[in-house]
Amino acid sequence: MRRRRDLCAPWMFPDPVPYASEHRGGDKARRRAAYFTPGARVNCDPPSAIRNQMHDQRPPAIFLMGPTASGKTAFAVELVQRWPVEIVSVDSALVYRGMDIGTAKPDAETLRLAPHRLIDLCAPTQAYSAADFCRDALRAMHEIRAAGRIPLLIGGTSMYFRALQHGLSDLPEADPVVRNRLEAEARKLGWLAMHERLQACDPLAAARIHPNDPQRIQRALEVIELTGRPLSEQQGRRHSQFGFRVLKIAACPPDRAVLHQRIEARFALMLQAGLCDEVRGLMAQPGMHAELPSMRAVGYRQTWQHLQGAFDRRELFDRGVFATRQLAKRQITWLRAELDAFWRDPGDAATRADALRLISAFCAM
RNA sequence: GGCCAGGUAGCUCAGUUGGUAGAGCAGGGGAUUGAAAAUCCCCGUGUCGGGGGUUCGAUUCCCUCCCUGGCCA
Repeated sequence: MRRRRDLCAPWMFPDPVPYASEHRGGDKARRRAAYFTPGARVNCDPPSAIRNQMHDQRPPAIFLMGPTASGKTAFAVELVQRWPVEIVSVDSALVYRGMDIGTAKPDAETLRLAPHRLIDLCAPTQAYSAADFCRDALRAMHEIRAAGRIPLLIGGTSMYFRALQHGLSDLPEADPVVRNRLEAEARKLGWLAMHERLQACDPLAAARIHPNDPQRIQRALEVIELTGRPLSEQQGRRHSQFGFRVLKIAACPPDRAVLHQRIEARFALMLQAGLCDEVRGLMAQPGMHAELPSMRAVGYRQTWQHLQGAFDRRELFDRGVFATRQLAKRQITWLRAELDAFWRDPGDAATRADALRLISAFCAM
């Protein structure tokens, strides 16, 4: 099949990152090799991927997905100023009040220019979940839609994006009583024994969950206990109420070293801006402890350990940077699985401009 | 200048009673269904500081040179 790239010159630009749609159908290794390969052939004009949605009657929504420090926020501010879009944060750490410096939460001025929904939702002593997010995000999206605007979902928590778009299975929510009991049992018997127990009542789940993965073993046993049925049997069907057509932009610099550099510079700034003071303040709040989901967040966990004397400030810097890099790597792994995403680098003028063209074509339909 | 201790993976170090070496961290890849910034899985060839000697064979023993740290002058 002959490309139509000649017919759509405005869409052509020297992009080292191929469009996601063109490595559809290829084997995974080839697809992977295609990413970030300078000079990779572009065999598909990007707007066709958008034009294919022509008959999709659902209202539009934009996903701006990307690893930490990829330049999403600055880009989003630009988008808000150009189009009738409204931002919904997709970030499991920004939901916590009082966690500002270490989460790189947009500052007051940025929020004034570009208000974000779904930040500062709960106290750091509370837990927030993917299911909570789905509920809140869907409501926010419909409100935005009702106001005649287009929801712009921006963040790095890919599980939230996926849960939102594809839904979650109908499973019970976390039960602290059951979890505490399983935790206590595991302390006595060891997680290996817990995995064996799972093997006995749900072999399929046990096969998928590694014996060293306490979090998932615990969840599986919890669900089985709460429902009386195997987890594997209930996980098959996801139900989604997501009624939007989506443009996915994967915001990421093509060169990992660039991201690493930004991560390092930004963590240094966080320390300078008083990350330690922020964490000290959080530690002093009633009900806070190191095992809370909020305090396991990148940067906070390490700072907590540092403040307890586990290591000096120099090592805090190293560990913080390492943890952030590792987070970015995992975020990129999620992103690569989004085969219908358009990879663009907000830090690069040409690809940024092209992302704007994609969005404008998508919104115009 | 003399004495001592070191120089082994990007970093910190282990080790080989002589048969060319392995941990942690870092890094890379992957998984991911109510904790997800979480929780896991997989991936380790490097002139064993340079040169020479002994030896069938040296990263290991010997000599020498270079470098680093400490002590003495």
